[in-house]
Amino acid sequence: MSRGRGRPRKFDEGEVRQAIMRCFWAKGYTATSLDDLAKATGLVRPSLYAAFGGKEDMFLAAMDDFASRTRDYLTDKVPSEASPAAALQAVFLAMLDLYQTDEGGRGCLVFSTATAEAPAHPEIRDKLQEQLERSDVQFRRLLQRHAQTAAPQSLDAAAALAAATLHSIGLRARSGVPRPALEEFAANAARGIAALITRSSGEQSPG
Amino acid sequence: MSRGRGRPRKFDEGEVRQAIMRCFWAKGYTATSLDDLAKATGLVRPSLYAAFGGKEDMFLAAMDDFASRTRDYLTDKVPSEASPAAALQAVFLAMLDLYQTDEGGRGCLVFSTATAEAPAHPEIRDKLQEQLERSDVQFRRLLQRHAQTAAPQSLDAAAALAAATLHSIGLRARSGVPRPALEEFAANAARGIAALITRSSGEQSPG
DNA sequence: CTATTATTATGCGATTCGGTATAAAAATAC
DNA sequence: GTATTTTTATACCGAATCGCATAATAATAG
Repeated sequence: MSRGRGRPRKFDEGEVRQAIMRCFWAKGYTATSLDDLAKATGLVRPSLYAAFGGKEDMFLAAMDDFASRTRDYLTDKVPSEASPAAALQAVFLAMLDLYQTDEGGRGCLVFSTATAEAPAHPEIRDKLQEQLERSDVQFRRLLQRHAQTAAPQSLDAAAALAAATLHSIGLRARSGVPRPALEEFAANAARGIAALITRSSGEQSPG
Repeated sequence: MSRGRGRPRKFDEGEVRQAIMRCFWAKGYTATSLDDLAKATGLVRPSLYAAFGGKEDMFLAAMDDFASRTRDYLTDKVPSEASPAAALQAVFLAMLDLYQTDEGGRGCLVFSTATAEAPAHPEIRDKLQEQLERSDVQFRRLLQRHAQTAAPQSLDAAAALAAATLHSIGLRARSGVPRPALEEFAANAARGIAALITRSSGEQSPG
C-alpha cells in the first residue's frame, strides 16, 4: 500500500487530532493559539493548516472527536439489565471519569467551551445545538430501554432532567468541585430521575 | 457633596459596568478585547484601566454584576403561595427572559462563559464555584419554602435537579434553541422535580 | 537520472493584544 | 492668581495573533 506520491507525513493523524482536542478542551477556543497547537502536536503551523484547515475547522473537528470519545466512554459501561436508577448512575459516573483529568476538572469540551463561542461563531453554535439534541435523544432511548412503564410525558421529563444533570456535572467538574461532591450530586440526580419513571402512581394530568 | 479634587468623571460608573458586562456576556472573556470594551463604554483604554483595573478584574466584576442582575430578575417573580411546580416554573421562565436577549440567545454569563476560562484562571474558577454553590442553596431554600412535606434527601435531590435544569436552560438558550422548545423543556423539568417532593398526593394543577 | 507531488521548515507581515508612559484638560484648594 | 489632584487623550511598547508565501526536503513516477 503505497502512500501516494509526495513526501510522507511524519505524524499520526489520530494522535494529532487527540492532541488538538486536549488543547481546546483545556483552554477553550479563543484562548488556544495556533502556537499552542503546534507545540502540543509537534507540528509546525503550516503543516497544521495544510492538514486540518484553520483554527475554526480544527475546533469543529475537536468537537466531533470529543463527542466520539464520549460515546466510547459510555460503551459497555451501562449494564443492559439494570434498573433506570442504576443505568443513570452508571452513565453519570462514567462521564465523571471523563470529565475529570489528571490536570484537574475539565468538564465537557462541547458543553463547557464551545458554549462561550456560540454567539460569535454560527458554525460552532450549530454543532453545539446538534450535539445537545443528540444527548437528549440518547437519554430518551436509554430510559425507554430501562424503564418498566412510564407515560411518554414522564419519559420526556426524565430524559430532559438526565441531560440537564449531565450538563451540570460537566459545569461543576470544570469549576473545581471535588469528586465526592460530584458523586453525591450524580447519585441524588439519578435517584430522583429514576423515581419519575418507576413509580406507578403519581400519574400526572397531561398538559 | 463635593466630588473631590480632580477633574470630574465624564461617565456613570453603573452604566459603564453594565456595558462591560454585556460585552463579556456576548463574547466571553478571552474573545472580548479591551478595545471592544472601550468602544462599548465610550471610554478610552487608560480610563478603563484606572477605574476598573485590568481585564480579569473587569470580568470578575462582570460576574458579580450579572449575579446581582439575576437576583433582580427573580425578585417578586416567584409567587410566595405557589405550589412547588408553579414556583419552579416561575423561576425558570423568569430566567429564560434574562437568558434570551434581542440579539439572540445568550444564556448565563457565569455558567456559560466563565466556565471556559476556569482551568486557566483560578480566580474566575473560584468565583464560578462560589456562585454555583449559591444557586444550589437558593433552590434548596425555595423548595423548602414551597414543599408541603418531603424527606430531606428528596429535597436535596430536587434542589440539585433544579439547579441542573437552570444550567441546562442557559446552555440551550446560548446554543440557539428556540423559545418554545426551551419553555417546554422548563415545563417538563419543573413538573418532574415538583413530583419528587409532592409525593403522596398525586394531584397537581394541570399544566 | 529528471519531473512531479506532498510535506516540512523558515520566516514574514499586517494586525491585534493587554498594558502603560506621558501629556493635556478640568476640576478643587489655598 | 498658583498649586494640587484626578481624569482624559494620545501615542507608544513589546509580545502575540492568524495566516500565508516561499523554499527546502523526501518520497514516487517515468
